[in-house]
Amino acid sequence: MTTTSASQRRDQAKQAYDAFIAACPTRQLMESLNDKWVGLIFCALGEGDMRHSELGRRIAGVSSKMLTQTLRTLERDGLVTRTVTPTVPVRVDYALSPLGRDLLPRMVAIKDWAETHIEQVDAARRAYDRR
Amino acid sequence: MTTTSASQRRDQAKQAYDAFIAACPTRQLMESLNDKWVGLIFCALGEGDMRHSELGRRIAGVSSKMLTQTLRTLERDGLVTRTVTPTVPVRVDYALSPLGRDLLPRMVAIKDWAETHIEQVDAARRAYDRR
DNA sequence: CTGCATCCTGACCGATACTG
DNA sequence: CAGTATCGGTCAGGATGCAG
Repeated sequence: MTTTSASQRRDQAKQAYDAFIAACPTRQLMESLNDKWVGLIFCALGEGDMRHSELGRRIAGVSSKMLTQTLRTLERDGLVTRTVTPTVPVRVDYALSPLGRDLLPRMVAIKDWAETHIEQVDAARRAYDRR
Repeated sequence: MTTTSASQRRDQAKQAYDAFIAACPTRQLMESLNDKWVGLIFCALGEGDMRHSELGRRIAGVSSKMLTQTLRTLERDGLVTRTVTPTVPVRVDYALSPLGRDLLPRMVAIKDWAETHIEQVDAARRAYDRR
């Protein structure tokens, strides 16, 4: 693998990547699901429907922008429903769709695992850093 | 909320975030687990131990750099083991640790869900875009 | 209250080259 | 083959202001 193969390898990788995508469209969806805020939003909405501002307070650290952006994506993917109540100050409620509720336990499983094993991971990190 | 509150709000958010972290150290770990390549690496290693280059070929699209970087993090977190065999061309094998194997099924659950429901999600996306 | 548009910084990540 | 270091472009995402 010398200099010339640089572009070649890129092309190959690109083709392979595309082919992989074609055979396994999961990739794109997995990346969506792995988004920075998706897990947290799922966990929050799993506890019950919430308004935009409630989610913002619940998650603490997310900007309004990212909240809206992420919720939009989830809505587009059919995982979250968005209900607008045209009162005086507009009220917007978010909830998990049936599809989202189907996925929820698997997201929670990750979160639960993290909560259960954080200490082991921390210990491993300390051991690693100590070397 | 004028100019001064800008930094104030940032500090508040930071404190709130840290407080949240303190009460729930899960956040940091969840973000690690949600990393772009972690899911794919887990799925790959779930099929068996692999060398650096094998992983690179298997995942197709990941750069050598990101592979190393992500594997380092996983090793530090105690989820992956790294075995070096000092032969002439050095041989390095990666494998899931017991901790990693414990987590594996939950990662696979996400992947499986994605594979199973990609069509519904695609349908939802088309419906959304058509509006 | 909710959401959109804009600006801007910093982190991520790919490409490249070099060590062992 | 495996890994590190560096440079540079891209883009996520925070801050701010405004609209409905």
